Amino acid sequence: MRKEPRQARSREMVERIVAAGRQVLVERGYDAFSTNQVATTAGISPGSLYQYFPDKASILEIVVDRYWDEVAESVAASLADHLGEVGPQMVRQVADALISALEADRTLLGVVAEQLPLARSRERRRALERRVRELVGAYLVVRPDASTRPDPGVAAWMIVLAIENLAMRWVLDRPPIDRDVVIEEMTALVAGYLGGV
Amino acid sequence: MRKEPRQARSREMVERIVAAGRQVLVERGYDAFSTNQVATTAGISPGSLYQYFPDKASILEIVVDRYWDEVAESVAASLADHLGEVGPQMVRQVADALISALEADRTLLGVVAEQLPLARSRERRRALERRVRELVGAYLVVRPDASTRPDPGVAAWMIVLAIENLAMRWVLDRPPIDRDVVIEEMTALVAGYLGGV
DNA sequence: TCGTGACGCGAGCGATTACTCGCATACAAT
DNA sequence: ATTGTATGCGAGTAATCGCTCGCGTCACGA
Repeated sequence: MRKEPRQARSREMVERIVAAGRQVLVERGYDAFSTNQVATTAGISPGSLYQYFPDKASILEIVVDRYWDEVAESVAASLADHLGEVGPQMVRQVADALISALEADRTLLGVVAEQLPLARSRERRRALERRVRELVGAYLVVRPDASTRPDPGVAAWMIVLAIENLAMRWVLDRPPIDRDVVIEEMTALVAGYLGGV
Repeated sequence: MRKEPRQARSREMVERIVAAGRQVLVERGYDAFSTNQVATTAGISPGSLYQYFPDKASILEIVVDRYWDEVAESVAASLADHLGEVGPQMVRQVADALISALEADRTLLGVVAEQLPLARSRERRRALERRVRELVGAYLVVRPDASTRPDPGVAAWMIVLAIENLAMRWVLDRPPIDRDVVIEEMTALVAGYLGGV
């Protein structure tokens, strides 16, 4: 941030810019994400962008951060809500919540996951992964009977990265697999892994 | 390809260009992947690039295609080599091969996986995924006793995408997990999933 | 040996684009 | 009302970069 918006209209403009940034990404992709395009979409002048944002990347960053935060919040909430339930049922609920969160703005997910060249986006995504991983790890530590795996931290790492990719790819690629089926398979994957054979 | 190189020196130049492209990606990242930089690195003139390549993207494409082909070839070979072995042992071998293939040029993997904005790269990666997925799916069809999952195609999709992400992230992020351990956990993940509980 | 086309060069063109700057306007405090 | 400041404008700048084009050089076939 270059300057703090003091008056109401300027605070509103900052919001308009972020909303326009998101809109450009969704409707025209990252290639069209130029400062002039964002400004035009926001209905303001290019120069005005730089009143409150130091550069183009910082606008993008806010859009991406907010998006991943939405997803992380949704998953963390679902995890917290179903901590009491027995293993498989909990996995089902959380997987469902993750897929729903990713489906909420599938186009933006595609752009964020496949078009952005920024390392910044990866950083934020890893932050959310770490957050979820720690929740899962803590759960496994508290309930050792839920897992036969030797290291809870490793188990959490495995589960989170496996499920994350499966959910993202199912939402993005739309393979011919029913939503219920993929959730059931994810549940079986985690249950089988933790339960051993 | 714009023109077919006929003389020996021109065929050599094409190779020099591709090698330089790869080198630039590895040593300076995608941001530095400009036509002039590639030409300079290859020790040739910018204009000469366009004798045989229609545009910058086509150079990048060849570098990326070759890289993924190396990885796919390695995994497919390992799969073929260990088709006879019993479940867990086969998973171990293939996971090891995949990780080795990704470790072979970790820097390039990072650039290809995290910096390239081109959809083309994703296409190629999906082609390799499909190839491996079909091999796994065929194996599961031939040996129904190896799996308790209802749909072999779905099971193959799950396994390939889960393992792929775990291997890539382990190589790229270098989490504090031993190589042997992560392979063992991958084996347990697949075995548990296919074996049911 | 000679002629012809393949080859290679590199300055520079054209287009894009992130970002600036001087000025006009709206607002708030006194 | 007046003044100082925050806000907003948009034409313009500077730099980058993909790509071209005209020209010189080299290799090969006859």
